[in-house]
Amino acid sequence: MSASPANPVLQTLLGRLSAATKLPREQLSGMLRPPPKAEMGDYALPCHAIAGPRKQKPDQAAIDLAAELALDPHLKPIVISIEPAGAFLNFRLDPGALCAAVLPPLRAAGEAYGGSDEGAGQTIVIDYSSPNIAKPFHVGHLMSTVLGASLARIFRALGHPVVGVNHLGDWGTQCGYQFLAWKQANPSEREVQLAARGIDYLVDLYVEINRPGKELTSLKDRLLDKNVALQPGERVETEKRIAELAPVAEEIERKARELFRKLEEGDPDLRILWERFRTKTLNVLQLSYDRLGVAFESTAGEGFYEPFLLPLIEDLKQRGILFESEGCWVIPLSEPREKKKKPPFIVVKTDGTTKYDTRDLAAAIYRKTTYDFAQNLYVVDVRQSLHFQGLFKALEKCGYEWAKDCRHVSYGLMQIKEGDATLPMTTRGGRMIPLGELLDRMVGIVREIVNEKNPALPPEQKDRVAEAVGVGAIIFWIQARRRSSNIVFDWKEATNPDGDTGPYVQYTHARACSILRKHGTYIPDQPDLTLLREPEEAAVVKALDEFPRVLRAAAEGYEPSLVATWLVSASRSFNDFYNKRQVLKAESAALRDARLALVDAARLGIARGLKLLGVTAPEEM
RNA sequence: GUCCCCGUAGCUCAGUUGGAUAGAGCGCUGGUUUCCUAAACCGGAGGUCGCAGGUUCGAGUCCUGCCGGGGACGCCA
Repeated sequence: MSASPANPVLQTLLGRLSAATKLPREQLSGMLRPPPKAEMGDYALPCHAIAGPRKQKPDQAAIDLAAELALDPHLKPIVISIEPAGAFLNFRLDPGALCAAVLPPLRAAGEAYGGSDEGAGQTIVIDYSSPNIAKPFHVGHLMSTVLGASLARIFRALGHPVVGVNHLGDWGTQCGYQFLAWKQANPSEREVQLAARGIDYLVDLYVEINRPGKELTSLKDRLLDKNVALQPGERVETEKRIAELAPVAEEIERKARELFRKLEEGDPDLRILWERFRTKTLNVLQLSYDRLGVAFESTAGEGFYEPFLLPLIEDLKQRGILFESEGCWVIPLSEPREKKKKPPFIVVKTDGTTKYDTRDLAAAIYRKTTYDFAQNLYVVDVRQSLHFQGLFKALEKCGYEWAKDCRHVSYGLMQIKEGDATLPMTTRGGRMIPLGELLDRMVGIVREIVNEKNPALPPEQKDRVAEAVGVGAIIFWIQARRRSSNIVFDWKEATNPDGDTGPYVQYTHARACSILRKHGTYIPDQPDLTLLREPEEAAVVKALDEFPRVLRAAAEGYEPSLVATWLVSASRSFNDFYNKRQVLKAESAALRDARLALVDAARLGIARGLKLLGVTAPEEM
């Protein structure tokens, strides 16, 4: 998977280096890198590893190797200079040769640039987005949705069959609460409300039924929190309120659990109600998915696996994998001699119902048997890393050798900056911002920028641009840093048109498109690319040439941010070129044609990168 | 208490399997438009890479310890 593709010029260079040093091409390919400063050359080879076998000091090895390579006739047409610099050997490639080697295949590949079929036959299952049923789709689900969708596109670009699964949280005790609230509502009133307000009504019901429980927890927390100094009277009041609430909350919980148990047992009325809520939710979610450009191959949620649970539990019991512990049926995860005790994997709770652990176990097995995946990925935030460790360990204990192919692709938490405050987006406390609200607000801000920057654009096109840039800004922002870091979403920064942002890259793309549009007529298929000799031209070509390697690294590390980082640096190279060199008014028609080909390639490469991240690339903005 | 992640410029972050004098953007500041979109480009100021040891020709990168921030830790999902 790590065979890094290289252009013909680089291939030749690597081949000759391999012949001269007797080192394998792959090793040299890993060693060859851009020097710290562009003035030093295009590529640098550290000679420490080469010096050893030659029984030389690295500095001397660099000098000798330079002299040796200078005589190589194969290198003459493609290399301008080979200079030893201390322990390093710096190569300057012929810019024309480089451009002529890189641009034609890139333009021929077009939309498929950087891709391959190396993943053919290796199916990747990606579990992502996975919101809960009858709850609003909020910002917390955005990270998983955006990252998962990008990974799906990246793996597809490399030829992997991909199954994107939206593992809906549509099963569990929460369903019981939902049913209870519904049953307690006025029968005619609730139908009217559901028809009129849809999912919003379900959310209200859920919040209402949970109110006593929520209040109880927060009061208890307050009593226990050493940081909160309570007045003596306040303490008594709080305890009194807790005494009032406790029985109410317990009664609600008891009933809710009972209803969920009935659902699991197959109660037909509850199944119908469940299906109604589920469909209602999916329809609303689809609006958000459409805006984000996300589509799933499967929406098999937790409820989907219900029929598999009992047989699975029976099977595990028979095979002696399940043990009784504190009234639950569990898969123990600690080794007998281990001192540090890991919590077990709970398959059946004391009340006889299953947990999400049980459903995850069944889902993993289902995915293996149905899709025969090479990799099974879970794009879920970092707080669940222990859960997934447990899940994978449990699969191992069940004897599935493919447990090693399962991976938790975790990411940090997201917070939102509002003025001077930074709001956490945990379920408790922080207000959850509905996704639609976030997107609308961004689009609104961008719409004003469009008005200011490009007032001549027709109104309906302004709307399209605002949608593409506003939504794109959020999607790009999320993916512009490594997964592991906690993200602080800053409205001002994300919409700032200056900076390392989605709008910056989109603007670069629009500029490239603009040149081609102004040129109008066709771009010659085979311009003389050896005319491209300026450093700014070579810089753009080198950036474009890196893309295939970036794509592979992004797939291997499950790290779409590599694509985002690449986009920014490629855009910077292009903008530098744009500012310094004229295309349409180039010194000669032949040079103009060559530069047009360069612009065309840059346009394709940038659009390709943006598309992989789920960001649309408007041709005008 | 145990385990996981993070700590790089005032802020947000890059930094390739260890390689040359640690890089961007924002913000601050100076400049570039008779020229293809100035949502751009070029320059300046700004650093004890959390701290201390260790490994080696070489450490922001690997190891150990400590400090600081975040997260998780059996019947919620």
